Amino acid sequence: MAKNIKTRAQDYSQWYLDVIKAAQLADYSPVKGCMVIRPEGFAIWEAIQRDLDGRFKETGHVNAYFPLLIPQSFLAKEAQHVEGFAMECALVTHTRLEKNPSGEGLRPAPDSALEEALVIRPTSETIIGHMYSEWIQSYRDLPILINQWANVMRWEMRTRLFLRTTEFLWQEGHTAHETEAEAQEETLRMLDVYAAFAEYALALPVVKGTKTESEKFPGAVTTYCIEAMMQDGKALQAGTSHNLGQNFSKAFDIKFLGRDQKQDHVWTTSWGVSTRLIGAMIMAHSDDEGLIVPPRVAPVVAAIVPIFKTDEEKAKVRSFIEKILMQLLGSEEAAKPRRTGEGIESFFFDKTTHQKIVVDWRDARPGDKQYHWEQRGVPFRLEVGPRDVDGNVFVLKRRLDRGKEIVPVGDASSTWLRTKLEDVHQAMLEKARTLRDQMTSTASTYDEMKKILVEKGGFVRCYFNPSVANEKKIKDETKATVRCIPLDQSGQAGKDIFTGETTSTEVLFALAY
RNA sequence: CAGGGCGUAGCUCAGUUUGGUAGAGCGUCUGGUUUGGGACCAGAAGGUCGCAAGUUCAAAUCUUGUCGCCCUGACCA
Repeated sequence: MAKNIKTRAQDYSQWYLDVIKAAQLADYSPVKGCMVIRPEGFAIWEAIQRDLDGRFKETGHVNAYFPLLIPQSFLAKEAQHVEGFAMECALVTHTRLEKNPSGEGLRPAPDSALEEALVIRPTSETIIGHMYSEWIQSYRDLPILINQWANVMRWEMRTRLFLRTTEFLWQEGHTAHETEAEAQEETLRMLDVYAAFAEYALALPVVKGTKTESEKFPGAVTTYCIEAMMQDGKALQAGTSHNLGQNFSKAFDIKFLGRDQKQDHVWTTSWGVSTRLIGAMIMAHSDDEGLIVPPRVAPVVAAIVPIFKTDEEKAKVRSFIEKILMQLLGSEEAAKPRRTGEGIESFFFDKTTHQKIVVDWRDARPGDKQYHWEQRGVPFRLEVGPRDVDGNVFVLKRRLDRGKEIVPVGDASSTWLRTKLEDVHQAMLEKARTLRDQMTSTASTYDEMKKILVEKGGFVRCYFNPSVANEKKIKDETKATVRCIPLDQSGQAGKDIFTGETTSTEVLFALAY
């Protein structure tokens, strides 16, 4: 058993932090609430970016970049928006430091105070809205379909690695359309992109739905979301897509001349996912031994661990491994190992995804190496020792179920490994689906729901006609919130769990991250 | 912001109740034996006990102040 990781049963929260630490995904920064994303973690983010970015471009979007700093006054232009974000904005107020009169340390130079403070973006609707108002004149300029990969800052009271940090990385898509219907179509299209991506890349099944009035994005007409279920029975919002209506176009005066020769405000959307996805991935899949990375975003798909005692054995094992590499990678790639640290050789298994196979030649004991790659969640380990060379086989160890099998060396090929990775992906998706389904209950009374929330957790599906007041009462009593109104509705009527009145709206309640 | 915990070697922590030479394990370095799931033996290096003030012959330990971090909650992607 892993000696540096608490078990999920012992302390789920500590387990989560231990897994991140053991896999070296992230570290705390000297600034409270901020996170250093280490190479192992960032490589996963890059894989997420690569896949998603392709999907954005596939659906006609282009990337651009808008600045970090936003005039403070911009935030105030949309009433709901300022309400939602004012409490967590970091401000830039000076442009220069100078020596303290006391001689010790520095202070903001008083004469460098900005006339208007600048907000470090918590999200970019305002500045992008401002630019769109300059760029859009006519229906011929529409739609505008822009995405940006950026960092944002929200001064949250309490932070948690990947799930909620003061600064985080994300992508935010911002589109402007001629008609309400087009904007709605775009909002749903991107929700679908997110849901498909979550399943395809992260093996994360999600529930698509809309947010209630009290949970929606400040400034949105409708917020759609994908909700995922974690192993401890808590829900996690994994992505959002907002139909912003004309709220921002009116606030920022984004007008165009329509086909009817009349001025009208554009219809906008925005949508985003963040590094929180890495948190979702960890909590959905990993086990008490550490991280488990879904194959399609795994920076390293297989680690080869040589086993030898003497120099002769090492030479023998090495040439055998070279043979395996030739079969897995082709002769060209197998001939150019890259050094990635003390004694670790790396090769591209897939040049388009930058996924690697590594050979761990470090001067360490085999057991240490096994734990090393296991805790980093690498899908497969290939163990190659003198006995295997003699038998013309190698030992394949699966991270997901920690099982192993003896593989005849002739079987190894690029296709063979791809199939293996695909199997793991399917198994992970299936496992996560089973968990989600098993953690989804239905309740017909409030008492029943409370019982489920306390004893089992997970999603509770029930009839409920959302209202800000009643949601608050339920939250105060149970800590549970309406995660979403699933798009998938039965259409039948039932008794509202809270008021007893008849309603046809079914919702999912859950405790959430 | 409230509640709880913590700050001592690179890391994890003991020592603080009852003041008296700065400790352990892990890691690191040296040598040797080892190596198919976290090795063993021998030796060595390594600390302004978060910071500041106070009490005292004497402070990691007591007092006051202060800074910071983690966990739980309110707030939120």
